[in-house]
Amino acid sequence: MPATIRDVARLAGVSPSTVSRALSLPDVVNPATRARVRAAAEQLGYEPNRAARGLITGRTGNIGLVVPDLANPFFPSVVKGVQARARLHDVAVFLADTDEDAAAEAGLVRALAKQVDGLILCSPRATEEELAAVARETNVVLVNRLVEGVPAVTFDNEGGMRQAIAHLVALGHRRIAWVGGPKASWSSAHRIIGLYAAARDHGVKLVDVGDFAPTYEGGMAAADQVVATGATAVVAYNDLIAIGLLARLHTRGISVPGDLSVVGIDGIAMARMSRPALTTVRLPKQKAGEIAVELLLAVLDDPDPDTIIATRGKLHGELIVRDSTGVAPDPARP
Amino acid sequence: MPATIRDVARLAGVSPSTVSRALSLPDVVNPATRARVRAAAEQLGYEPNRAARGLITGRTGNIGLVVPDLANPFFPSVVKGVQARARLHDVAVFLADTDEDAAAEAGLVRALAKQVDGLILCSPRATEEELAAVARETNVVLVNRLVEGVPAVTFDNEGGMRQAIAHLVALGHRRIAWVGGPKASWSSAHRIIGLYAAARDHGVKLVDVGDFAPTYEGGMAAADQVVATGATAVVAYNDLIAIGLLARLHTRGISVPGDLSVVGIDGIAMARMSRPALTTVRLPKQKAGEIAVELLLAVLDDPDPDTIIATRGKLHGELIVRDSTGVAPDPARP
DNA sequence: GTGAAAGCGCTAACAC
DNA sequence: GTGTTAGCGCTTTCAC
Repeated sequence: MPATIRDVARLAGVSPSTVSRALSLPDVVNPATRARVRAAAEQLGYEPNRAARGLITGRTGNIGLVVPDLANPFFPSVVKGVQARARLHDVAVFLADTDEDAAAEAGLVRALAKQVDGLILCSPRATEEELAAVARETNVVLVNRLVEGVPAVTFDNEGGMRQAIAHLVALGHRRIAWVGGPKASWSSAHRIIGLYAAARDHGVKLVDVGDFAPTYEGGMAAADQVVATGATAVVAYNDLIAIGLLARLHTRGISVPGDLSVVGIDGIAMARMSRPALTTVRLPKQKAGEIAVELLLAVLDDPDPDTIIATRGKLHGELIVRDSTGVAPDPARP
Repeated sequence: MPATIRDVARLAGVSPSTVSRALSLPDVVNPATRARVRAAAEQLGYEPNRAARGLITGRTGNIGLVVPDLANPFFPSVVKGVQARARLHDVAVFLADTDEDAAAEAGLVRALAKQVDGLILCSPRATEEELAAVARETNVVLVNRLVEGVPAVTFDNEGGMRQAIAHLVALGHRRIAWVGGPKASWSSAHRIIGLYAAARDHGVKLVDVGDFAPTYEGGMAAADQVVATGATAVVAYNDLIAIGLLARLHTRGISVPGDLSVVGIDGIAMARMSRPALTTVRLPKQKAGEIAVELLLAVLDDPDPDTIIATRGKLHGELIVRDSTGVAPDPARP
C-alpha cells in the first residue's frame, strides 16, 4: 500500500495542496515548509501516482513506441535510443511490436493513444493516409518515414546509397547489381532514388534483380540471380539481405570480394561478424530513437505547426568499409 | 478531446454507471439498453480512460518489463514474446532497458512499479536480496533467474549443457574447453553445474579458460586461450561468444570443425548465419516471455503463495546441430 | 504562503 | 435493471 499525498501531508503537518506544490512548484512555498514536506515524503517513500496526476493535468508522462518487428536487429537499436532518452526526461515508454501486421497496428495505436502523451511510430508499411489520421488524433513522431505535416526523424537514404556507389565505383566496379527490399517501404523507395542518381552521375550500369524479403533468407534467395547478372558488385537493401547473399555465394564457391563485392545498409552489429565482414552504410539508429523522443517532447510543449515543421531530423549514414569490398574487381570478368 | 463516459451516457439516454456496466459487466444490464449504449460508444469512438479506471479498481492493465540490454539479441526475443502475449490479454507493456546498470535498474523498477500491476524482470546481475525486496513491494515474475518465493520462468541450463556435452562426446571429443560468461550471472552458475556434471558422467576432461564478456569481442578474446588448452572442442557461455571464437579461430587459420568444434548456447538468429553455422542449444526465449506474462497474470488474479510456487516454468533447450561440430576430432591431436 | 473545495474519468456501493 | 452518491490520488482555482 503505497503512501498517498495525504499521508505525507499529515506527517508534515500541512495540507495536501502544499505537499503538491512543494514537490512540483518548489519556489512557491516557504523553504522551511518545503524542507519539512520533502523530509516527510522521503521518509514515507512517497512517489506521486502518475495516473491520478495525469487525470487532472492531461499529461501522463508516458510515450508509446510502435515497431514492426523486434526480431529485425534494426529496431532494438531504435528502441534502445528511445528508452535511454525517455528515461533522462523521466518519461516511461510503452512498447508495441506489431509483428508486421498493419491491421494489428491500427488497433494497437488506438489503444496506446489513450494512455500516452504521444507516439513514436516506426511504420514502414502503413499508408500515408493512415499515419496522417493517427497524427490528427494524437501527437506523433515518425521514424524513417516522411508524411506531410507530421514531425519525423529520417535517415538520409539517398546519401547512403551515393556513398555506397561512390565506394564501389572508386574500386573500379562498372556493373552493379541491386537487391531490393519490400517494395511498399518508404526507405526502399528513397534508397532506389539515391541509387539511380548515383549510378547516373558515375556513369555505371545498375542491374535490378528484384525485390526480396529483408531477411537472411531473402539474401540467400537473391544470390543466384545476382551472380547471373554478371555484375562485379552488389548493393543490398539492408545488411540482413547482404549477409544472406554472403552465405549463398560462399556455398556456390564464389569469392567475396574476389569475384563479387557486397555492400549492405543499416550497420547492424551482425555486419561486423559476418565472413567476410560486411561493408555497409551505418545508420545512426539509436540516435534516431533519441532524437525522436526530443522531437516528441518538443511538440508536446508547443504543438504549433511551425515548430513541427522546423523540427525534422535527417540523419546521415556513414560508410563503413570492411572486407566484403576489399579488392578491385577482376578485369577478366565481363 | 476524446469522448468520456458521460458523453456516451447522454447520447444513450442512461446514467454513466449504466454505461460502465454495459461495457464491463454486459450480462447485468438489459440487452436493449446494452445495445443502445454500445451503439453510442461506437458512434463516439469511446474508449474508457484506463488511468481513471485504474485509480478506482487498483488495476492499471499495464505491466512492466525490465531487460538489461536490448543490444544482446537474447532479449528482443523475450520482449517479443511478452509483447505478443500481453496484447492477447489487452495489457500494455512498459519497457525499460537498464543498460546493464544495476543502480539505474533499482530506480527504474521503483518508478515503473507505481504504474503497473506487475513486473517481469530479466535481471541477471541484481542480487537475490534486491529482487526479493522488489517482489515484496510489487508483483514480480523473474525470467531466467530463481529467487526463493518469487514466481519465475527459467531455462533448463543444466540440461542444455548436458546435451552439448553429450553431443561432443558422441563425436569423440575427450578434452573440452569452457569459455565462461559473467561470473555473477545466475545462468552462468547453472550452466557450469550442468557442464561439470555431464563431464563427470561421461568421464571427459573439462578445461575452464576463464570468464569473458558475453559478446563477440569476448569470444575473440577467449579464442587463443582455448587453442592453448589443446582441447578438441569448446563450449561457450552463449552464442555471441561462440561466434567471436569462430572469427578469431578463422583468423588464426584454425579450422572449425576440422581442428576444433564449437558449441554455443541461446540459439539466437545469428547462430544460423555464422560461418560455419553454429551448433547451439536453442532456448525458447520468446516462449519464456509468453509464459512470464501468463504467470504474472495468474499471480495477479490469485496472489496466494501456493499458486506462486506452483506456477514456475522451467523451459527446456533444444540442441541444434550445425556445421561447427560437424566432424569427429582428429585423433592425431593430443 | 497556505488551506479548502472542486473535479479530472471512472467504478462500486447503495438505494430504488 | 438502473440511477445516485461517493471517492480513487492528485492538482488547481479561489479564498484567506
